Amino acid sequence: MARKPRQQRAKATVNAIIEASFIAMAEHGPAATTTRQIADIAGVGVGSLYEYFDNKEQIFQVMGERFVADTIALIHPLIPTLVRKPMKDAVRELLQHFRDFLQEDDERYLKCARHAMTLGFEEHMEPLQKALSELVTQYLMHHPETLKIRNIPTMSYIMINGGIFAVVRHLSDPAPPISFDELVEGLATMVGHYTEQEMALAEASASDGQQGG
Amino acid sequence: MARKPRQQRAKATVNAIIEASFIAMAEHGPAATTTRQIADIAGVGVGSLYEYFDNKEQIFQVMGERFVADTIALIHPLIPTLVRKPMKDAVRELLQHFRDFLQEDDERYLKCARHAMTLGFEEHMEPLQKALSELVTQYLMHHPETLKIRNIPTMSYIMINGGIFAVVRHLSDPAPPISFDELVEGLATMVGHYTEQEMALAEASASDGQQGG
DNA sequence: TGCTTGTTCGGATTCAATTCGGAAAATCAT
DNA sequence: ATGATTTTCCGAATTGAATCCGAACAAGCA
Repeated sequence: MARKPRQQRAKATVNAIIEASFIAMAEHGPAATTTRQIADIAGVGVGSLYEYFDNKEQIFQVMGERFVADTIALIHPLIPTLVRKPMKDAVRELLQHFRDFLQEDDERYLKCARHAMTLGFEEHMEPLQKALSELVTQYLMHHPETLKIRNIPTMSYIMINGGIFAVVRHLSDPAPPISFDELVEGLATMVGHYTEQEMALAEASASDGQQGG
Repeated sequence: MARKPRQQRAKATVNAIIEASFIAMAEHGPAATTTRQIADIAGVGVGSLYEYFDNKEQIFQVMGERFVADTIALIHPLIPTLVRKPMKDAVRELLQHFRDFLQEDDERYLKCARHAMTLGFEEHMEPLQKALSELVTQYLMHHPETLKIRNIPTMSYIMINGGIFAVVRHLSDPAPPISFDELVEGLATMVGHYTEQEMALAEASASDGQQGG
């Protein structure tokens, strides 16, 4: 940001600009959104945009950051509940909360997420990834038996990234070949099967180890 | 395209423009790539760009199409070999070919893929998805026992999308928490475990069915 | 109230995308 | 080969969006 808003009035302006950007983005898409449009919707002069943002790009950046921050704010309070549930249920519940979240405020975030990739959303994803990693860590701690699973970092990486993108891609797809519920169920099953299989293998190799050693 | 190139000379121009676009893109990124740069690198006048492309956006589109087409050209001939291998080996081999492909031509496509999302490449992904679906279908036909797996469409969707994005994201990540080989191994294990678990369940429910019916 | 600092604004400026009309090259018809 | 015709190429001119800037307006404060 070029300058920090000191007065209340200025903070309201900044907020109006971001809100307006979400609206313009949802309506016209990222390429066709102009500074004029944003200023008009926000009810401010074009010049005001540049008081608090270096350029249009940065407005999009801040939108992305806000989206990720709100997503994290959604996930964080769910952690204590989720870690006590069976894994499949936890995955299901997390994703259903996420969908509800996207549909708040007249689907504001859903429309945003449709363009997320064009906006360079991935660049802000690190904090989200961290939040989900924490969820995984805490989950594992509450289910000591799952600690036998091998390659936990790799699998977290795949599930988190693969999961996020499968969901975002599905949301972006105007004619998805499967329903959202099927996707959720599929992801839950996938995670579930993986862990079960790993536990079974751990079991087997444990008894191998006893016999062999 | 605004006009079709008839003469050989014109085809060379179109090609030079696309090549130049890849180079400029790799160097400056999508936002900072200008028509002037592309024209200069291609060794043509700016006006020439608009003889064969409606606008800059369309140049990027064609780049995306070419990238996807080349990826499919990579995959297609591998299918007959892959379908005869164990699933884990097939996944591993496919991904390793893909990495090699990205690193051809001075990592031209790798640099391109880094910006793939910003460029809106997902919009061209349907043919790639189709090619991978075909690979899955053929694989299943060569391994009749795998047909017992439930929700094949859903699982294909998740694995294809999740897999592609996990790989592209990993390649885009300047400091990935896991190595590419670990990622490949993880994806292969994931697919392997899922199928094994499903086969085991199919087995179990088959004997249930015999006992129960 | 008068002074200082923060805020808003929209016309002026800058810069990249796109257009256009004519020149050069290739192709064709005779 | 020569001139007509089509295709290709170009870069100065145009257009329009992004950005800058300095004057006008509001808030905070003594």
